[in-house]
Amino acid sequence: MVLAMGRRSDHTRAELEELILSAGHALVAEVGLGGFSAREVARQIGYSIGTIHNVFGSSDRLIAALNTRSFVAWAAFLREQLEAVGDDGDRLAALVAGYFDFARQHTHWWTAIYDHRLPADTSLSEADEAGRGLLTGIVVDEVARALSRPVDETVVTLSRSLIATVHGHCAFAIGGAWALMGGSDAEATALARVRETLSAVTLDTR
Amino acid sequence: MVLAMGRRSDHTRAELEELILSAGHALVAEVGLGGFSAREVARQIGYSIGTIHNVFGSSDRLIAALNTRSFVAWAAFLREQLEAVGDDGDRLAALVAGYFDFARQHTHWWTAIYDHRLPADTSLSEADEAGRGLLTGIVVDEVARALSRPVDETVVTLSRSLIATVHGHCAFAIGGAWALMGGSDAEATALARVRETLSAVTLDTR
DNA sequence: ATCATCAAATGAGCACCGTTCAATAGATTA
DNA sequence: TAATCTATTGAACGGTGCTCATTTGATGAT
Repeated sequence: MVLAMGRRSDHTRAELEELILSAGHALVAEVGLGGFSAREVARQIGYSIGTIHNVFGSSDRLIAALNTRSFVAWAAFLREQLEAVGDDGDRLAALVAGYFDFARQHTHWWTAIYDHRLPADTSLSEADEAGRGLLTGIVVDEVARALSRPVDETVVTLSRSLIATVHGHCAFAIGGAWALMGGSDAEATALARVRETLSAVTLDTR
Repeated sequence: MVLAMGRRSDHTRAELEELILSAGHALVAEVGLGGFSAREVARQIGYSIGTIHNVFGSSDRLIAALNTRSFVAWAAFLREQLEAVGDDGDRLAALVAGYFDFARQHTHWWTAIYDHRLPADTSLSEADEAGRGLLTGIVVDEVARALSRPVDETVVTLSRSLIATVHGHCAFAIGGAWALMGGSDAEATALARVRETLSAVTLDTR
């Protein structure tokens, strides 16, 4: 039997990782997490299933890496939106719009992030954690700016909660629960909640 | 070949449905949506795979029915919590605690609700929609009560947003994102947001 | 230049999954 | 009792993720 091919070195390890991530990210965008298959990724890049496992360890870890890639793209998208409105624009509205727009434009990427659960015995790699922190950082900076305050514990605590609030509205909007409950504009409602909270804090600490 | 057994009528159709739902719900509780298998449900109730498909049409529709069952249990749980605090207790706190407690005590049921996506060509049955509406109804009533107002469009709109807010905080808490961002008590934060919003509305319409 | 060593890549094999559908046998009706 | 009906079956099919003995290209030593 002539079965194994041994090391080919068509690509370096780093190139191979990028190849897999790139093809995998495109596949998630196309078919969503439900239709995702590590085998299909292997097929598309012309490597075998075994190679995917060699490089990423498991399908779950590959998906985690793909979701981190989505987070990074999302953070970049938010930065662009903020850049576009400029220093005097409505930066909070841009931030909320950026959250929703990313979810609407890249629904499969977005739902994959929140639908995927790592097995209990697995945890995020440091690279994954770092990538996912970018988004939080952007929001923290904007909240500090909106409150004319330095980035302190209060601002971080508040940002966390505001992200959760916007996320809840966005998750319901994308998942259909918002419409099921008879709602129309989830984004506007989310923005109203954000303004409300920030103005409550402003009153509080004045 | 001696293969098929034909109709046995050990159970009526309704009994069979209940048998499948009951075993399926227990299986989801045990292994989560990721480990769920319609074949395993069939095995546990002593019927064949084919029967599950005869009764529910597809694995996705079975899961939708199981999630509806979770919603109904959740609504009952909330009612108990409200009953327990009584008319003069902190009913809003009970509601938020009930939301979080259900998710914490029945994590697999809770995550299954939000992780599952019906295929694009399938939609919820009317029974499913009704079951899921129970929870909204409970919150609407409590919000009206908190504001000393009748149940009108304003109250419904507000309730929708408050559910989304609490959901966002709970989703992050259960999913680990809250801790990843350095947060500690998501429930307390969610309750603070709810109080804030309700007091803003009270000021507004006075 | 040759050889031994090493590790990257393979893919058949395994145990599972959901879905389909012809065959069957128990219940019902004639 | 016989004919009909239909609930139930489970093999078959095409997929999945994961494992690991095997192979072979590249590397380092002689």
